[in-house]
Amino acid sequence: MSEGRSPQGETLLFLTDEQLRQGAEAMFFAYRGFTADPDRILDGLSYGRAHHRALHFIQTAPGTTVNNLLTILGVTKQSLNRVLRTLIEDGLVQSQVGRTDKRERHLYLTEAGEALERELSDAQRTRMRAAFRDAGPEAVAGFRRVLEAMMDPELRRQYHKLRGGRG
Amino acid sequence: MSEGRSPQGETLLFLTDEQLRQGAEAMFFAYRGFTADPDRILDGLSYGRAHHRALHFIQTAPGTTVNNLLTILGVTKQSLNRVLRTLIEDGLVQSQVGRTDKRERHLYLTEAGEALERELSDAQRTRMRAAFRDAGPEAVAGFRRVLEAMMDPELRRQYHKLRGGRG
DNA sequence: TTGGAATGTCAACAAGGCTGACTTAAAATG
DNA sequence: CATTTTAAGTCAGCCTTGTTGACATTCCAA
Repeated sequence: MSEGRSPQGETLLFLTDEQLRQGAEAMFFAYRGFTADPDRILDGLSYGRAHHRALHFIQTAPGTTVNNLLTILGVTKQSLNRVLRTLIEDGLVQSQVGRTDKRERHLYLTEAGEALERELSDAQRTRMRAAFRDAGPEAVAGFRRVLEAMMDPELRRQYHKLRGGRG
Repeated sequence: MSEGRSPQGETLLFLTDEQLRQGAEAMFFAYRGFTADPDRILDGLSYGRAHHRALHFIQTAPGTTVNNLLTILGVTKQSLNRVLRTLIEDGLVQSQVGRTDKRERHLYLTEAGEALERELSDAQRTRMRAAFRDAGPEAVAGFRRVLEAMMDPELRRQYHKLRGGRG
């Protein structure tokens, strides 16, 4: 992993401050790459990264309520509402009053919404697919293990909930 | 990796759209965790994440020029200048005219700057250390391999340049 | 029937990106 | 030496996306 040698030997080498600093920088640079492709598409439209996130999670969990989405995205309802309003106005998202609880709004993508979400996700996935292929299956497993361990417990719960039954 | 089975078998399973979507969500949630702890500290002060990034990379590459830092951070000089000005005014960063090229300004952390940088980095590293320990050395290696593959080539170059000679 | 939850909306504000225009100083180049 | 280019800084204005606070509406549930 490195030519350096800690007193504890190989086992703990990856926990030195320098290694952790390197990990932090890798996160920073990789996240830039992670968002670069969809951002480029959104630049042309009148949307931003916040719109992408909303579309993504509505696609992942169709019928989710506004409150649910707030928790997942970690923003205030005012922030989300601004984004959601334009998406609904533009016919990309459909808001449906709940049958059992009429206070709730269930969110769905329209066909146009699905089309844009697919375009954005495809751009993002193309890069991830290449990265996963380059790194190999075992690296990908490690990648996910570390990312999961880095999440806040509450967010980790959300993450697993999203993937329930599918992952 | 999953109970699902693709026609190609185990080898390509991690490249299905669903797996890639899961990877994207892991990135999103993990990045939230990654920034949460320093953000909490910065909330109290009159600084933001942009200040943290500047402090971090000046600490990583002391004496770096403004232009260098611009490239690494990927922002405009106007954006960076706003952040840098307050850090210099507050005595956290020192700007030194270059000896060979007097147009350049070389940036260094003062003692106070190093102290704040350490506080922020420590908070961030605590979480990463725990995550790395939980996931294990092989997972960490995979984590880094995938992140690196996800970077833009230009940023990957920057990333390696930062780590040059230090592992 | 009343309290509280879910949603939506208005207004104001801040951080941190951006562009464009311009200055200064110094280096590089013809 | 004159000119052009480069590095840095600054001013003004704009956008996105986050924040609070206040308030209205609707409706479930005790």
